[in-house]
Amino acid sequence: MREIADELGLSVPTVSRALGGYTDIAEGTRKRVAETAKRLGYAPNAAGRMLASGKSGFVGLVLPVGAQQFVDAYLGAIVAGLSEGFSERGLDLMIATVPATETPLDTIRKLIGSRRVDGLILARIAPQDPRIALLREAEVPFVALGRQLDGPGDHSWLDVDSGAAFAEAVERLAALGHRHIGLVSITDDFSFARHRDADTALAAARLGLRISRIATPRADREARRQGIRDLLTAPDRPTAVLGLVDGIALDVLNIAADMGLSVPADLSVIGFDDIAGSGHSTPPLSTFEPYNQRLGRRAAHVLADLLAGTGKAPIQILEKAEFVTRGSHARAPDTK
Amino acid sequence: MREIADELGLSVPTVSRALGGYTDIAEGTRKRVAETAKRLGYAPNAAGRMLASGKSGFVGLVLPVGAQQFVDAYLGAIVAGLSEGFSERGLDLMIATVPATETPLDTIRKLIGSRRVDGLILARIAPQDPRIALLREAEVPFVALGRQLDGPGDHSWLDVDSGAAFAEAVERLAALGHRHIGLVSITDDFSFARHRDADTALAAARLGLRISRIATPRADREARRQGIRDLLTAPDRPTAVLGLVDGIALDVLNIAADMGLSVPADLSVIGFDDIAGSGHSTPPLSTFEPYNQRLGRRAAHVLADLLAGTGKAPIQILEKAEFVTRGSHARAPDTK
DNA sequence: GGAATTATCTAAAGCGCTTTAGAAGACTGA
DNA sequence: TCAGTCTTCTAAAGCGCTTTAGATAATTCC
Repeated sequence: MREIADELGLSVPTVSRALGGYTDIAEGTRKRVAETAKRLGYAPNAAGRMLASGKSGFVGLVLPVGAQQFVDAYLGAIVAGLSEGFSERGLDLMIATVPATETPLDTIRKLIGSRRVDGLILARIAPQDPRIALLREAEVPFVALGRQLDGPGDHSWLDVDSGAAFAEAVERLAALGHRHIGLVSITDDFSFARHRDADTALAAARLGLRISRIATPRADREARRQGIRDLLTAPDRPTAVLGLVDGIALDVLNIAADMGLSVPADLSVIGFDDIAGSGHSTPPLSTFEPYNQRLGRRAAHVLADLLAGTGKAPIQILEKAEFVTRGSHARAPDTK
Repeated sequence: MREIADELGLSVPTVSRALGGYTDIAEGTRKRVAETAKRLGYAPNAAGRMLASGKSGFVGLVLPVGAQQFVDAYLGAIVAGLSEGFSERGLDLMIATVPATETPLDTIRKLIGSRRVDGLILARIAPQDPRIALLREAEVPFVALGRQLDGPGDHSWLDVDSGAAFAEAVERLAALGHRHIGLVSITDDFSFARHRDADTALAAARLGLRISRIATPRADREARRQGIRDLLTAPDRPTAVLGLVDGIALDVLNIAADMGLSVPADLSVIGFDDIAGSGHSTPPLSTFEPYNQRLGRRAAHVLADLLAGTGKAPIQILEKAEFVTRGSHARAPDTK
């Protein structure tokens, strides 16, 4: 910056103000400064700027690394949306990973303690998420992607109402004559799983259907596949199965094929997420599209508003997932 | 930091040196400082530290976002390894995304211009990668994951010798009596694809086998599937198919099943990467395990050495991928 | 025509830390 | 005992930027 100032015979603060777009700089001067900056390939030193302004221009997303977690269609879509939304608002997204020696809480504490980020996005909210408590206490702006179980709270969050989607799936299946529906869930402590479990049960109760729910740890694919096999070999097996996510629904499809069950004639299968592979399975999977990328982009804007000091009241947005009709669900077999 | 100094009646520099582990601080003082720091929940301000020391403590990985790219088993494993390796060396991994309005080169320029990162990891090297040229000129330490096509260059890189793996696959298939092998490749401009193409062709020529290669854009799954269908319906179809990556090999498995071809009796299929799903396909996919996480960890150490000023000569490491024998390959059908 | 106003710039301070140079006190050795 | 030597600390400077207060010159107003 001094280089620019010397070159043009100006003072450093003048250059700073010119680049900052302040009003008390003559238009001509601004132009010359901007031009010189470009010519010299000037990029403001982040540390200097941070130190003086107290802002880093960065927004953090903390990712527990375990390849398992990282490789994930949901997070992929969310990150794409966040990146898009933040760049529209002049912020940069920084994805920090949690080393094996730390907990996510440690990493968040370090990140905000060292002022490396101005705000945070929280993904995969747990029913009682300690990260929310931490950030509220530290008074760091954040936006949660997902709800806690004990009410909306008074922080900003965005979520997809996947419970409603599962209720809709139950209704659709009921309308097609299904009376007994399987639900393949996970035991892990994620809010979304509990919402889907609960709303599925509620809808089934309302319509007088029977639900057979199985749940296994998210990462233990073999246990889950065995559970699905057991579910489908039971004498009174369900005529339709809901997969908590598409990955699970695709497993169901796969296992059904192995067992000689024809989908959708013998068994209906519905998933959730509309991941890349869902349209290409045999048969193509009927599922729900949650528009996660759009959700990420909106979350970015909400956080940007928070950081800009606009929008004081917490923003809480619940979006609807849309049903994607494909070939994996049909009338119940005995009602043909 | 001033707070700590006041609390203990010391000066700020003393506290800094105590926390920095310098030798000219009495052991007792160091202990008291460390303890007070912990008690007050002190985390050094990153900006202050960066400004004074000129080091950010961050290492960057630039990710083009397009959900497509982000969600990827290879990058997942690499990131996990990098994160592990860097945290062992006291560095933090920062993953920056490239907004849709910028090119990766722009993002890299901003990152290094603003001194936000001390060094960079480059993944998915192109045959003539402009990022390498940029970083070499800017004299920013970096480590490439992958080689360029025109020789080893004089920068540090790590790579898996996947060409050798494909040659090995050809040899294994030749030994099983296969004379005609399909290769499903991609048209995209990645070095690894060209290495695999070339070494497959070389091995086949050496052993007198015939190769039928098809290639489609990486992201266009439908075109690829159609290509595979055409390959397998040709009157003189290959008796074995190599998938450039497991995802492609799984597609081959899937399409073969659709067409009523029995794997491995009628058709052998071999992939590369050993992604999570490979062990659970029908039949389980024979493939190569490249140990990408380990590679990422090593790359992190190489870059850490570079940053520490240790290791001056470029480090260039070529690792071997190991064949994983599973159920998708067998003797050629007419040699039973 | 002189005071008040406006437009445009500069000087100085300071953000939180590290580093270099040096001071103070305690110790050593002849 | 006193110069020399450690050991352990502090003072001061400075990293690159932003911000506040103020200076200068040009303009306007009565």
